[in-house]
Amino acid sequence: MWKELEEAYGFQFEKELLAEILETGSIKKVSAGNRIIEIGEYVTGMPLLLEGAIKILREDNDGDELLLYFLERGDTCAMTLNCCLGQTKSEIRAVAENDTTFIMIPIAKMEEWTGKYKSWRNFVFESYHNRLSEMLDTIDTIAFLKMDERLMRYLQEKAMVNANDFIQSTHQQIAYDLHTSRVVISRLLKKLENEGKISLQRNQIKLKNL
DNA sequence: TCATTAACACGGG
DNA sequence: CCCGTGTTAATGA
Repeated sequence: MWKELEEAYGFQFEKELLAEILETGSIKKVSAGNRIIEIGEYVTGMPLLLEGAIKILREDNDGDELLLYFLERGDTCAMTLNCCLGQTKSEIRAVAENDTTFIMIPIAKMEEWTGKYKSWRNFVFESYHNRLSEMLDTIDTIAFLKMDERLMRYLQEKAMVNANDFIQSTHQQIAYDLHTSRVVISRLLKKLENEGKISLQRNQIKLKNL
């Protein structure tokens, strides 16, 4: 596991910190589609993503979802950083986008390392910064782009985090992530197919020239 | 004009 | 048969 940790975080953390992470953290594996944290649950630790991708979702009053952003290797969840500031319940839902591996760090250690390691402080600040940027991107997309452009962005992101141009997903699942109806997704996907940008099969979309 | 909702037919597993 | 898909008609913002 040392090798994976070093590959993902070695360029920014010193050896002693990596060793401490390995010593105090617990390795977790979550397979595709499973929940990692639910809205309202207490956050007990901070995940450092080693392998795979996680999608972060928000939920409205009716229980409808909206995709906020994806986390990839080397990322952490900004929500858990809030724990250090007294807020302990999760405001978001995290679902494994594909098979993921991460290390859970106890909250107490986070605080200790903030004083002990400069690289850790930088990492925490940078994570906040990155997540905020991604969130602003998402807000821009929702506020200023039409659904067809949102869909294209979604497909591109999804292909990127999975490192695969074949997207394994139903129209309904996409509709949930983008908070719209399946009719719209089906229609827009058909349009993209006619434009030669994708090709459609059951449960699968192949990206061509997006 | 475009999204949503309901409804229906088609077809593959 | 069940589920995912493609389409249409009615309604509303």
